[in-house]
Formats: sequence, structure tokens, C-alpha cells
Amino acid sequence: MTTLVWFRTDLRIADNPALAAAAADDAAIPVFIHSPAEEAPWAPGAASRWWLHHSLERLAEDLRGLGSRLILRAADDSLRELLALASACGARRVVWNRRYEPAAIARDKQIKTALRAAGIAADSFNAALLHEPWNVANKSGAPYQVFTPFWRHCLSLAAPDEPLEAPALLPAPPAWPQSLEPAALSLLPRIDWAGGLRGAWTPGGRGAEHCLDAFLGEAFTAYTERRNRPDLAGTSRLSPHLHFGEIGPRRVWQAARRFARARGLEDSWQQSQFLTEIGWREFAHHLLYHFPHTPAEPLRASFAMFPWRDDPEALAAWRDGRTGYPIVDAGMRQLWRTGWMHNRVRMISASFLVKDLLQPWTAGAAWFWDTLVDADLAANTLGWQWVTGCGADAAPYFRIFNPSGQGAKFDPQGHYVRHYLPELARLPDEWIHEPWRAPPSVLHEAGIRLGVDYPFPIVDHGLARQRALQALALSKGAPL
DNA sequence: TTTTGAGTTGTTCGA
DNA sequence: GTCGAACAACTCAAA
Repeated sequence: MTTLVWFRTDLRIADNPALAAAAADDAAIPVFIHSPAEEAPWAPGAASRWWLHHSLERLAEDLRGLGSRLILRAADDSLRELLALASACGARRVVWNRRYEPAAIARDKQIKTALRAAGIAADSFNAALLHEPWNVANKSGAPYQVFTPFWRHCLSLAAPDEPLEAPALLPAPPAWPQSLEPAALSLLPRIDWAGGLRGAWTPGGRGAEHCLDAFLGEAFTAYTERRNRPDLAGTSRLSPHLHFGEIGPRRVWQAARRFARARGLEDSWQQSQFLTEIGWREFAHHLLYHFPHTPAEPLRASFAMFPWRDDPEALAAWRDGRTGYPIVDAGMRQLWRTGWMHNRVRMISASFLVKDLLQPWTAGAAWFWDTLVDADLAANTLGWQWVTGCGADAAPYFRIFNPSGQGAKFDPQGHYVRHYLPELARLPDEWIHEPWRAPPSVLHEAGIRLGVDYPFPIVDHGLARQRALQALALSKGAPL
């Protein structure tokens, strides 16, 4: 039997159940179908497309190492493309690993039905999660909406399967179907703005393994203390690799356990902060699966009345990193330049947009979607709703991040800010997070003309905080 | 069914 | 400068 392996967000050869299943058949034909129309309104953004291009190149290379190939196609309709390929190759089976975005679930279900109706076997597998969302429920049988009990429950379930080895060889078909070159998918930007991305990332399975190794070797043991420090290399930076499935959570789970066992920490390894972050990734998928409307609407209906402001200029200043609050601006510049932002800074800049500027969280989510290489519908939705306070684990409404306080706490010497805002490089530590409070002589000495070289704050945080508290109180008391 | 305890990530004020 | 209290009320999970 000839089997099509339909790759999507599982761009790896190890720990890939669909690929392993096909490896046992007579012939396996790996295929990736670029079909942005079917992804609307969440088609990959510009940064994600850049990543995808390179990830596909690496996957093709890895498959060649197995004596195989990656067939690339562009289509508006994945089902039609699969049927055409199956017909052309005489394939009688299609296998894939599941996706969990609402639109993808609906499409894949339809495709499975249609393939079977056409006499083609169709099998799907789990490559992306430790536990399938439909297997996790509280004692009432309902989905969890609070992280801690959710994750406690997950840890009490049977351990996830060991990751599968990559197949040694993939059986090739007698003849290969036609394939596009990666460039033909037009994923790369026409004007090359991706220099910063190239400098920061190595897409692909090997890049992912390297990230994991480097993290275990250097940052894992001090993760709890350093993970909130954007000025240090304290995080794993695995997020884009996980999003594209270049590495899976089972592999991370296994690596964390091995690491702990080798150091005699086998009793407590499941409590490690790093695994808990993998738990948050699971939780995000759990919520998206059970509450599919949340990418566009708050989980808490009470937020439907929130009085967002319409202020395109404020939104633009936030996007461009010219709010006058260095930690916010540095984060937005890091995002623009490297396609990624440190998680602590994501919270600070998101809080600033939503609470200080009263811009709708969906506008922030849309910008992150376009600019993040790790843009992930589940994680992005959870993150923005969490900061806003309209999602699971709603933050108390008075939790409004103070950008200068957060800067001083988590970037104490201003290294992070200075790196992305070189115009502030010569400002002494004391004022690095509050340039507007620096004495004129200090600003002069540092070569900074406020309002010219670096903006004045676009809002006064103290006033903005009061305004946000009022807006929240108002929306709660407002009649429905 | 009712009750109880708890909830990733914070800030400000006043002693 | 440091510390503890106050900031509301609500929802969820589980007993």
C-alpha cells in the first residue's frame, strides 16, 4: 500500500506517529500543502511564513536523509489536492498528525470523511500534545478553566508515550509526483527585512534539538530565577520550534525527566517550572479546543461591554515601539527585529496596550500574530485574554503592570533596553526606565533630546491606570 | 446542593 | 528603603 504523509504543523521526522505509521507501509510519500485560504482569518503572518519556508527546506533535507522526499503543493483546497495526489500515485491511505485550531478541526474532519468515502483510508495521530483535550476533564466532566487543577490532573494521568525514533528509511514509491520548489510558495518577504530573524533563529528539527540541548546545558537549573529576565539568556526559546512541530512536548518531557534523573532529582522533576510552562502550552490548547470562539471573543462574556478606545495613533505608537516607556518600546523593537519577544516583556507591553492605552486586546493579538515567529492561535489567545483579564484565570482587575517598575525589576541594569533602544544607550541606569524624569543636564550629557531622539511618554501611567480602573468598574456596572 | 478554599506572572499606600 | 495590607468580587474545582 502507498501512503501519503500529510505534513502540517509537525515538521519533524522523529517522534512523528503519522510518519512512523507510513514507514511501515509499502511506500510513503511525504507531502506539504500550502493552503493559506483555508487558514483564514488566521493564515500565517509574515514572520511565520519566513519560518515556514526555512522549516520546509530543513524537513525536505531530513527526508532526503531517509531516502525520501518532500512533495510541496500550493492549493486552495487541501482535500482536492490530496485526492489528486492519491489518484496520481495510487495511494490508498493518507495519514497525518492532528491540529487543534477550530477551523483546522472542522476541515480535517471533513477531509477524513471524504477520503474514506472515496475508498482511501485516513488515520490521524497525536504529535502535538501530551494529552488530547477530550481526555482531560474535571470531576463534573467539564473542561478545566483554571490552570492549577488542570495541570495537577494532567500529571495524575498515565505518563505520555515515549517519543518515537525517526524511521531509519522511508520506503520510496516507484515514481515521485511533481513538487514545487519552496520558493514557489512565496513565503519569503519580497523586500528582505528578515536579517534579524536569520541572526536569531535556526528553523528546523536540528535547530530545535540544539535549542533544547543548549537550554538543558545552560539555563534549565536556574530557570526559576532567570526566566523573567529579558536581559539574560534564561529561557529555552523553543516556542517557534514547538509551534511548527519541529519538536514535540513528549521530547521535552523526556529530556526534562532524564536531566533530573541524572542529577538525583527524580522525585520533584514534574514540579519544575519549565515543565509547568509546557503545561501552560497544553492548557492553551485545551481552552482553544473547548472554547473555540475565544480567538475573537472574550471567554468571560462580561467583557463584551468593555469601553475600548478607538485610537489608531496610540495603536501605531505601540506597534512601532515609540510609547516613551523604554521596556515597552524595547520589547516591540525586539519583536519587529527578531520575530520574538521575551515572555515577561510580552506581558508588560500587552498590559500597556490594553490597560494604559485601552486598545482592544484583539488588536494586540493581531499584531503579534503577524510579527511573531512563534505565533500560535492557542497560546496567543490565552496570553492576550489573560493579560486583559477576560480569559481563564482572570487577573484581578487592579493588576495593571507598571512599565517603569517592571523594567527596573526585571532589567535592572537596562541592558535589554539599551540593546534595542541604542538612542538611550548613554543614559545612566538610574533613569534608563524613566527617561522623562532624568534632569536636563543628564539627558544632555547622554545626547538625548526628549521628543526628538526618543519620545515623551504618550500617556502618564498613573493617570492611565486610574482611567483603566474606571473603565473596568464602568463595564461591570453597565446595564446589559 | 451547598460550601469552602483557592486562583502564574501586580501595584500602591502608609507605617 | 522595606514591609504588610488593601485593592472586589467572582469563578472554578472539589469536598
